[in-house]
Amino acid sequence: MNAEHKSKSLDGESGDKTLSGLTTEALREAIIQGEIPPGEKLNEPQLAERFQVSRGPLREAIRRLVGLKLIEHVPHVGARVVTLDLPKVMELYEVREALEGKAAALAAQNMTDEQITDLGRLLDHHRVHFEQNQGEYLQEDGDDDFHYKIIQSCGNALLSHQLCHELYHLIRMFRFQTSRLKSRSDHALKEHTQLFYAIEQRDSQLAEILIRRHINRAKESIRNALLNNET
Amino acid sequence: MNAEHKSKSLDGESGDKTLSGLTTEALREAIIQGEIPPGEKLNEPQLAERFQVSRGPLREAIRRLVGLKLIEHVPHVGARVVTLDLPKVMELYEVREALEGKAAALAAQNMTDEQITDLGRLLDHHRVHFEQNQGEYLQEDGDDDFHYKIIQSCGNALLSHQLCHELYHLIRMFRFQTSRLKSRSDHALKEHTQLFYAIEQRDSQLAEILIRRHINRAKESIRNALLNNET
DNA sequence: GCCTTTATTATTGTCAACAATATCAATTTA
DNA sequence: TAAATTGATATTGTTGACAATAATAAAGGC
Repeated sequence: MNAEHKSKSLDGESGDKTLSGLTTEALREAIIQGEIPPGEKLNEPQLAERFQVSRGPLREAIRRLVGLKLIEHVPHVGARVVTLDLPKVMELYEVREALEGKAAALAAQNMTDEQITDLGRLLDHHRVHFEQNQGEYLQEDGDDDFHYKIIQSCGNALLSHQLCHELYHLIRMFRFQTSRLKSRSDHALKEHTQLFYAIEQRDSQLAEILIRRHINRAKESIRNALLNNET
Repeated sequence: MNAEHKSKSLDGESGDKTLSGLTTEALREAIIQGEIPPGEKLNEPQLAERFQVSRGPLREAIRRLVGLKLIEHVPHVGARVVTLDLPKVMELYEVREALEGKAAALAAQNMTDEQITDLGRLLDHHRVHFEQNQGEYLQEDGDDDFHYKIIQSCGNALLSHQLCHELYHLIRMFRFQTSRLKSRSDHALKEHTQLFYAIEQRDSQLAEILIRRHINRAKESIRNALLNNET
């Protein structure tokens, strides 16, 4: 087991020191960061050797990543890393819109005052970074991601799990392979600020509308960028 | 492998004749139908004997059902069937509301005329049953479930998968253990009819609103029923 | 009698070998 | 020469045994 833990463990399994658990994380990161490219067939003996485990825990890790939709498995044929083409990314953003809409609505109802203050502080931090770095939006992973913080505080564990443990890794994978795309820095900060005010005022309908528009705009921006890059 | 295939395979794995696949289905049904009760600790050697497979495929099946949220797994301790208490069911219905709202909106845009005609036929079938059976709503599983049919036709495969392959089994499990609760027969048929018209008219916003209200009412009805049954 | 510590047992996690299936390469046929 | 068939190889699926950990039972101390 020589794989290194490269990022914060975001999947609630940080206590899992079994080989299967550690292999799951290492394989997940290798996929997200493109070390194992999209579409690639997963060869069990090779991967087991790479991660220095036997095929048992490696198979368990693969099964677990099938559950996260990072891997597709065909009986008797084997497992393959998913490919995130434009149609799939569009689907992903549609699901995200629905779930994050609900999450924001619930967050506006359920977040504690302290959590809201924390969120405001994070937003301030992003604003300072934006101003000091020639308009570059600070896109952070995990605990310091604006969306993530809202989702984690929405008060619906199943919803948080769907977004943060199942879809989030797909989003990370997509971000990694499209890191050259310019993000909507100027708009993102404004929209996050609007959203923050809605949550602060406990206006759950407005919070839902705002975040859904925000994600829809991101979706359209991605669509345009990918279509333009294809021509 | 003596387990019998008791219901239509709803999870797109009907071609999976591996022991792991067959065990997954058998174990899933045993959980949904309460043969293995909520909260129960899963004992690998016993279950392997029960399903007449070795522990390997049984462990794979457990992992796969962890991905469907029917089982919770703790490293080194083991796996346990989830319990669906009131708070969790409420969470489940909130997630369902968000996803089915989006699915209905997409269905109103994307369903073919033929699919809409089929949906209307299913609704007629349910209406006839309602009238001939003293107001009892026909609650069917799988392909003949009204909601399921809309979701399957919404045109977003990821969304369909989330609802039909991940959350649907939890809902089935809940329905099974609460089968004595009276369903909202009279209202359900009316609301389904309203929803059908919205989709037929391609009014995606109305479709979303209607199905979200419908699911929210079901959620409140469940809350009341469970709270009354507790007193 | 209750609490703590130690020992035993059972279960979970892993490994390596064998069985089953798909894929690839070589040969044959049209 | 291309397509079909056959055989060999590699990979996936499964099994049973061993290792590691947790749970349970027994022993000791207050």
